[in-house]
Amino acid sequence: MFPTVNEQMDLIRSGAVEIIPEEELVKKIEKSIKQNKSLIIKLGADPSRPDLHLGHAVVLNKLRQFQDLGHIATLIIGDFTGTIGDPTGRSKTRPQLTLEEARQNGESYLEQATLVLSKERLSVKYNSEWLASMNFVDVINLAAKYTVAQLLERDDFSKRYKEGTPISLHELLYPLAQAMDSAAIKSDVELGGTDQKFNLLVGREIQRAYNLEPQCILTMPILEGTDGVEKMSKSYDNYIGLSDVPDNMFGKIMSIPDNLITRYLQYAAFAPLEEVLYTKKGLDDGSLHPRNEKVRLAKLIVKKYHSQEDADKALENFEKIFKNKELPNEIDEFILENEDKNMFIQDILAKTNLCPSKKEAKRMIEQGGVYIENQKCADPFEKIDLSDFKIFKVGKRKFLKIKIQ
RNA sequence: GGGUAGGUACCGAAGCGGUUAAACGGGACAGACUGUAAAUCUGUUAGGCUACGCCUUACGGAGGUUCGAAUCCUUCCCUGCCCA
Repeated sequence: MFPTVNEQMDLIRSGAVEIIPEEELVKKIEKSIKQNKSLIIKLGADPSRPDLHLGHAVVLNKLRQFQDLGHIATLIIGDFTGTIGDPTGRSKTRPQLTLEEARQNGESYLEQATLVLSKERLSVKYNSEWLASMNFVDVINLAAKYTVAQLLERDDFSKRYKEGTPISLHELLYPLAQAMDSAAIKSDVELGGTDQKFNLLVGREIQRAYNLEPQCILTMPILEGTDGVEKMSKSYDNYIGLSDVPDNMFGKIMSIPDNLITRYLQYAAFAPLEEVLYTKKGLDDGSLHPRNEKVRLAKLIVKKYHSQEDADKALENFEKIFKNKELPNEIDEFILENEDKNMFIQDILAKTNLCPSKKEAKRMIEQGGVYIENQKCADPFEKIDLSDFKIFKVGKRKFLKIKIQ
């Protein structure tokens, strides 16, 4: 039924940063084979940010591997923790959600996650199920199981503490809430990025405190965003969304720095290790060209989340627009209704949302970033006949056919 | 409860009565270049106005002093640190 221990461990280890403790995981797997019982593999999902990107996919893919090995993936949607939000208001990355919103986001999360995960052997739980019913006594009891010193071991807590940046009390409780999830579902393994290591370890402690067998933890690397420096994250706006349209996904991948190619190949495209090493060697000794490798990478990833056809088309469009400076094959149409036929160009740009404001539109024109029917536009106050569709190009990659009716 | 330091644009951070829509850095955007939406270089980075000038908002909130305030005063809110 299950692959052998060694086969399982080989796959599990690949790409993982740490498995803590590895011997314990081996034992769990042995036991699982002997009893013919799947392990429960936990992954926490944060519903405050419903848009998944390639960074999330690193861990999701590892979870998928566990599924393929016959284990059960349990996705915990943090709907309850999402409602607590961040009362200091300092961080916009954690908006306060209602339970309703958190659930909706959870749905959307799930939809995207199943681009990577199999729908078989997938269990989804909302943590409000057990957290919402805890009363103050329960919380106190939970809190009593952990110390301040232990919590301050966490990097960002101790850093903020030393720097004197605020730490709200509830933030300290977050790791405990997350750990409760592990206790509630009796997880055998919890996955997360390396930045989650602390939280994952707290899960072990809390499970132990509730007389449960502690989970093993497995951490995956944090994927850098398109800037090549910061971790991929929506708040840095350096992310490649799993549901980005093919052209965008392709373009964004082409914009990563060259030195990130092999890393993306391994963690975003999940290419086999031999292929990764081969590419790395080729890039290092110059026998492979970075641009070509990036194109290959981009196609692989677009294919994974869309299709081969989309990948081919995306490449075609990319070459057209950026290499040959031509227009893309398909351009969206926009019909302005009941508008003055003598609008200034800057007004048209603002009206169609090609630019956020008229000022911005004016600037864009003055900087030479606006073309109409391949004709550079020099005057923001020019008037133009739009009784038929005309193709607007704004900046590097915004195209729109506009007509006034 | 007492003391003290702060809250500035997307972020970090200057300015401490007027040429300050606010230095500088990052980010973002545009242009040139290119192997790409890489790198590098240059520029732009509140909104509105048939406009190379005018108007409206903006320096935690609300008032006040002044011809004039992000800069001074009052008060409120928020945060750090120290003492209790």
